[in-house]
Amino acid sequence: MMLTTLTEENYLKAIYHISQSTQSEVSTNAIAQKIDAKASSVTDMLKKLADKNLITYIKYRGVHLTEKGRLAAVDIVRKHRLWEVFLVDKLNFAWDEVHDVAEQLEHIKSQKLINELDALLDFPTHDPHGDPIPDKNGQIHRTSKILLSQAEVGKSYTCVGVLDSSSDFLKYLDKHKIGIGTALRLEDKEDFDQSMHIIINDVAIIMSKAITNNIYVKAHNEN
Amino acid sequence: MMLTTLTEENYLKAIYHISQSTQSEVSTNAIAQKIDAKASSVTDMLKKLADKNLITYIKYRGVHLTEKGRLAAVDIVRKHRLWEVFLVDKLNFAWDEVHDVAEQLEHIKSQKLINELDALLDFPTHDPHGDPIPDKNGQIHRTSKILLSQAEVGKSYTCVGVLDSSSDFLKYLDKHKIGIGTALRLEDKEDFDQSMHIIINDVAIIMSKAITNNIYVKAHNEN
DNA sequence: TATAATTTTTAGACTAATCTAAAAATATAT
DNA sequence: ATATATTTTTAGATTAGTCTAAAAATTATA
Repeated sequence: MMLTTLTEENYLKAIYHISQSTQSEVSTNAIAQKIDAKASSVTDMLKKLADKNLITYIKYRGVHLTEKGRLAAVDIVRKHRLWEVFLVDKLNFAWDEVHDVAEQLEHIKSQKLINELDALLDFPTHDPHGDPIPDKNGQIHRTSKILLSQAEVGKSYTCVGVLDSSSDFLKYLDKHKIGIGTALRLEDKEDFDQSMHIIINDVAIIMSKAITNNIYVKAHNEN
Repeated sequence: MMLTTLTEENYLKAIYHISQSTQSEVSTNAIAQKIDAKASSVTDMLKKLADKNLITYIKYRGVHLTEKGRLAAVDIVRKHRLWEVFLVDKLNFAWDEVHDVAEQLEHIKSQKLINELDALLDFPTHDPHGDPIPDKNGQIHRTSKILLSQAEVGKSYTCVGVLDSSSDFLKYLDKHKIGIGTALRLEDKEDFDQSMHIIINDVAIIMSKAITNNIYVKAHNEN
């Protein structure tokens, strides 16, 4: 059992998140951008993580997480998302306020703390933005979801997550009373700019492509 | 507004706790012992804290907290004790398990987090060991309490706190079903070794001076 | 495929926090 | 009051994490 520093944990998490979107090897520059550090600092840290067998690293070729590294990263993600649920459900935080605090809380080291928190929150499966919470074994239960921009006219959907979780975007959603679990129906779509006519809570609104590209939905079962 | 590092916060807290028991100036060695560091490291940090106007420091003469430093220290204590209440009340921690985790949680920076936590816990005034929780303004409401060893034969008391909060001692108390709020009556005291005959929940037990010196009690009102 | 542009790594330096060993100041004891 | 013991500070070194500037490797371009 080798303990990781707070900084190492942040690098692992960054590598994990980048590898989720890119599939292939993670580049030094991509990490530098995510961590907000210089590429040279990243190189130094990559050597350290490789020494600890948390990543495989070949010079100039990028890195990827080992199973050990993946488990460590997913554990941080699990803690981050559980704390986000706690902040929203128990401490009245809005979903655009939770990130920075969860970023601190995710590094608290106590297995009992996380187990008990999980129970207090009634074993949530998703965080306030709809992202799945990894289980104790690092398994992630992914639900089939599509971007609203890919939805079909005439069908009904439920909002299950957001792609962009910037404060501005979340405030837009709040303003229009859209949240995780909100039901909606796609009435029409403009060919010209792909804006969508959508019914939410019996109210019709028009969403630009910029919006629909950032909302994940799940189709209602046909029957 | 100048932000303090985690290490600086730990020094401030140590100085605060030591000054609580000694009244006078706090020595370099006393801090070194509390922090578990060498005296030379402490000297370095004292200069830094003095530069930030958190302590007054005269070479070879020890230090004491400025008002600014005291407020910073008390704020950490407040957070530590609120988190302890959270762990015991909401996450089923035993009172001898909370210290290390609270030691980590006390450094989380978010005013809203602490305000909301305070509310979630219903504005507690004391932590699980009976120590008072400073209020938002750094005020501490101290209750009049004495050590059980100083109690008078024939009188009744309520347990309001512990001096030693080591795991071994807290486990002793748990075993004998003694906690904050437990009522007891001092039946007799041996002159030879100052051991006490005490009635707790209608059960008679004998406590050595080593025990009674570590339990704080409050006398029941005479009437 | 040779050259240019970009990415990545190395080399050397900085800061925060720590240490050891030695020097200086203070406190204690004869 | 002087010598001894203790405490505290200084000086210099170490580690983790970061930086800038320069060198090396890779990728893109003509």
